[in-house]
Amino acid sequence: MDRQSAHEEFRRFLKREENRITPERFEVLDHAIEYEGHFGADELYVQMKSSHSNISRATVYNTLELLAQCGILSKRNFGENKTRYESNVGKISHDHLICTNCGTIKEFSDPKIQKIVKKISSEIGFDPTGYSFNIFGKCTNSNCSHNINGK
Amino acid sequence: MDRQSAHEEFRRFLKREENRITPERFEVLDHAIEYEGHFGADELYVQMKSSHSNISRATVYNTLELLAQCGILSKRNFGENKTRYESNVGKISHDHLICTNCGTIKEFSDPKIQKIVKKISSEIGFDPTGYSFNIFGKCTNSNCSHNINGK
DNA sequence: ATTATTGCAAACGCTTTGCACTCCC
DNA sequence: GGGAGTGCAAAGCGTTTGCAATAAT
Repeated sequence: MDRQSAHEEFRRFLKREENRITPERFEVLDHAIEYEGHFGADELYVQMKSSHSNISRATVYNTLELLAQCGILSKRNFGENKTRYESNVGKISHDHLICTNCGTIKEFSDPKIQKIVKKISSEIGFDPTGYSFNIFGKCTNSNCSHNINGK
Repeated sequence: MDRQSAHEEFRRFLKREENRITPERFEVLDHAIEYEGHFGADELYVQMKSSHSNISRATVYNTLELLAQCGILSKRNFGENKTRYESNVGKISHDHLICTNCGTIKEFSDPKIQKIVKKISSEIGFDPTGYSFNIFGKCTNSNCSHNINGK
């Protein structure tokens, strides 16, 4: 999926959910899918501001939520009490390993996880819309020697 | 594991890590393992204050962190940008299903998850210290009709 | 005695809210 | 034209921090 089809998909989503089609929303979409790696809402806001956008915080926060509902972004939480987003455009679904020493985040995917989600949900009587799976630990490579905060 | 052995374990942990043994820390431990279900640090602080404790916020936050490191509590995050804790005393390890409609949290466990954690970690070169696995969705029972916020 | 730990209050970072203005439908 | 969406600033909430006082080692 490229930028073009992401626009089309978002437009369809907005129509279907009876949200209005505004230029600001597509501006956020463009910056979000161009962002390398994971980002927080405020980071994206600051980045957009620094590239001379007139966007407001409220609009960025609101639109990222819509983009996650629409499936164009994934909403993540790596245990830092802040929401992170990640573009799904051109990527396969995956989960994360987080190094609690140096903050490095690595991706992995395992088809068994989806199977577990389905099996458990049907056993319990639950209609799953998503899941999050993070592994925390320390990376064993030699570059990882210091704490996230440099302490 | 009961209250008694939790105390002993925490004491050993504090000694080993060269932290001091203080009455405040055991006061937090007692309230934490008596709490039914998941709780936020501030909730526990308020509850302790209302039962006439002299504890401070800083001590509660600090001690919960130690208890989680020690393994007596689990640290959770259900995507609300706040840390939740849960006592492990007398419980087996488990993960959670979260209903995004009514906020109900259900527990499950599946031994395959631990296997995946180990397999992926060794493949990538990572020493895992923990993981989090949450499934989000809607519960299909009839009691679940309203949004978390009552909207 | 030394120094980690405590209680307090204020600051912090991310997110949400209230408001008047705007512009999509 | 009506009302959802916007920009702005301020408030909200959970959490962390700085500091002087206290108490564990």
